[in-house]
This record gives sequence, C-alpha cells and structure tokens, in this order.
Amino acid sequence: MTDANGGFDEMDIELLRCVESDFDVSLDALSEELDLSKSAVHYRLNKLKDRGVIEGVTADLDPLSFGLDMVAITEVSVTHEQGYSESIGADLAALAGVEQVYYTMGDVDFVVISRVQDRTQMNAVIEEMVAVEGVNETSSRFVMDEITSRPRVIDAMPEAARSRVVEE
Amino acid sequence: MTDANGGFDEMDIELLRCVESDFDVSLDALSEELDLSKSAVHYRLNKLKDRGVIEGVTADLDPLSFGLDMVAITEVSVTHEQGYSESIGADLAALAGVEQVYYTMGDVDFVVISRVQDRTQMNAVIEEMVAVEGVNETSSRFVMDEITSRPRVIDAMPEAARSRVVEE
DNA sequence: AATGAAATCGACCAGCA
DNA sequence: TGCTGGTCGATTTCATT
Repeated sequence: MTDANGGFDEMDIELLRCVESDFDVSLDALSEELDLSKSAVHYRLNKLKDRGVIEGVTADLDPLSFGLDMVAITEVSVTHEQGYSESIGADLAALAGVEQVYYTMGDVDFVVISRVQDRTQMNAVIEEMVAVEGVNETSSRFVMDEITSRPRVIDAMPEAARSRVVEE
Repeated sequence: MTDANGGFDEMDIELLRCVESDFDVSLDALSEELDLSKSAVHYRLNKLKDRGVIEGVTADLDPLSFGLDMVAITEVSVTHEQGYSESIGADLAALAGVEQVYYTMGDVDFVVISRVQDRTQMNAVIEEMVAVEGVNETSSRFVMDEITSRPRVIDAMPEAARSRVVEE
C-alpha cells in the first residue's frame, strides 16, 4: 500500500483483469491464459499484492441468498456545525443494513446505500440514520434493479485512464 | 445458484464472515478459527459455492493505484416512452468509467456511480450518458470521500435479517 | 456431514538472463 | 529486476463412516 500509480505493463493489466473477475482459478489456468510460466504468474501476483494494487482476495456473497432483496439510496443532509462530517459518515457506515456511504459536495452531504430484507428493516435503518447526531434530514429512494453489482476496476476504466498507467 | 434463502447454521455464517473479508487464508487458519477440521471447512465452502451463496472469489483492486481518484454520483432521468428502461440501464452500465447503475423509483430513473482519473474523463463519461438513446437529463455530484468502500453482506446485515436466515 | 489417505497444486528457494 | 525449474508443504478429491 505504498506506491502511487503507473508502472504496469500489458501483462499486469491482463493478469489483473483475470483475477479481478475470478481468483478461484488455478495458477495453471492463468499461466496458460497469459502464456507465462506458473512461477512468473505467482511472482507478479505477489508483487501486485505487495504494492497494494491487489488490496485483498474476498468471497463475493449473493445478498439474495440471505433474503436481502431491498435496496435504497438515501440522501442525508447534516446540520452545518462543520467539522463533524467525518464522524457522521463513520456513524452512518456503522449502521446495520448500510452498505456504502459517499460524502458528497453540494446541497446533500451524504449518499447512503443500504440493503435489507423488507420495509420494516428499511424503516429501522432510516430511523437510525435520523437518530445519528448531527443528521438533519433524509430522503430515500427505492432501488428496483442494480445493473453492475460488482465494481470491476479494470473493466470499468476508460481507455484514456488505462493507457495512462500502462508503460511501454 | 439455485436455492432461495434460509438454511444456514452459525458455522456457515462465521465461515462466510471470514471468507467475505479475506479469502486469501489457508484452510488451516480457517479450520483453527472455527474449530472444525480442514476437510469440513472445505466441504462447507464447496457446498456454499454450489448453492450460489458464494458467487465467486475475486481480487479487490485499489482504484487509487490506477489514479482513479475521482468519483461522481449522477442522477439520470429518461424520456418516458416506457419499456426501454432496461436497455438504457445496460447502456449506462456499459460506458467506460461507470462502475454501478441503480434503477430507482421516483422522479429520477437511474443513479450512476462512476470513477475516473480527472475532470476531463468525468466530462467525457457524463457526455456519453447524455448521448445514450432515451436519456433526458443528468445531474451530477462529486464524491469527496467513500466510507465503506467494499460491500460486506454479512457484516452489514441487520440482526433481524441475520436471525431470520440462521436455523436452530 | 465429516473423516483420513492419496493425488494434485501452489509457495518458496536458488540460480540464471 | 523478472523469470525458470524443482522441492516441499498445502490443498483438493474420494472412498469410507
């Protein structure tokens, strides 16, 4: 988790694209896919982990398997005795049911994504948001569908962004 | 990827909590953490994958390593010649720079999260959104900070939700 | 569902371009 | 620095309970 950006070659990018979509493959498979020896793949993976480019390897769970099929986007504005924003954001993120918190510029201060099983739980989450010290007002929208459920850094990256970090 | 919800025991939940935060651990570590034999851990993991509870195992990449430090939330409304919404959502999700698309109820139709390197790229993304057939209007906000960057299904789940899917 | 043994795979090391 | 090939330890698989 030390270095800035830059310093990738095409092989790194291809490798990252592979493991970002599926790390549950054998070194052999990667090795064949990339025309590189197993050892070299292993070497590069380790380096990318050390550099902090690969932050971790995680299992992606299906929310529906837990009945978590209700998602809402809530805009939260706070009373502007400035400076508390950081802790308010942390408080919001810590609430059960909250998945993601964005601190934004503009009229609204936070955008919160939450995911629960039903309306009862959703009401509970929103009430807890209102109860957070410093929160002034909330406005929620229900999500009917999510299109790209998992962030995919490499695939979502614009061409201009990609070419800027790839060397030679 | 077949079954509905329910049908977890405490051990499943603990195991899922572990691998959702870090799957880059040895079976030994999991086995010790959970007081279960290595084989049993392996058996349960396989079952959870077969059931589709574990959708996959992926490497989490650090966007900053690619200079992707600008995030925006864009509200997109469409011209209501209804029925095209699905394909519009897919079109938005396919744009370079777009990470996540939510289809929502209410005055606004889509909420789009996008991530790029700078304002030039951000302008390009937003222009492409406007150019999508059926898109009527957009309104963007810049994100200054993200609090819970990775969705963690188990940890974010409310107690009420958790107890409903855990048996015995 | 869980176990232990046998086959397979991945991590690490010394050396090489 | 980036890679190779080989070794050892870990993991996956399978027959068995």
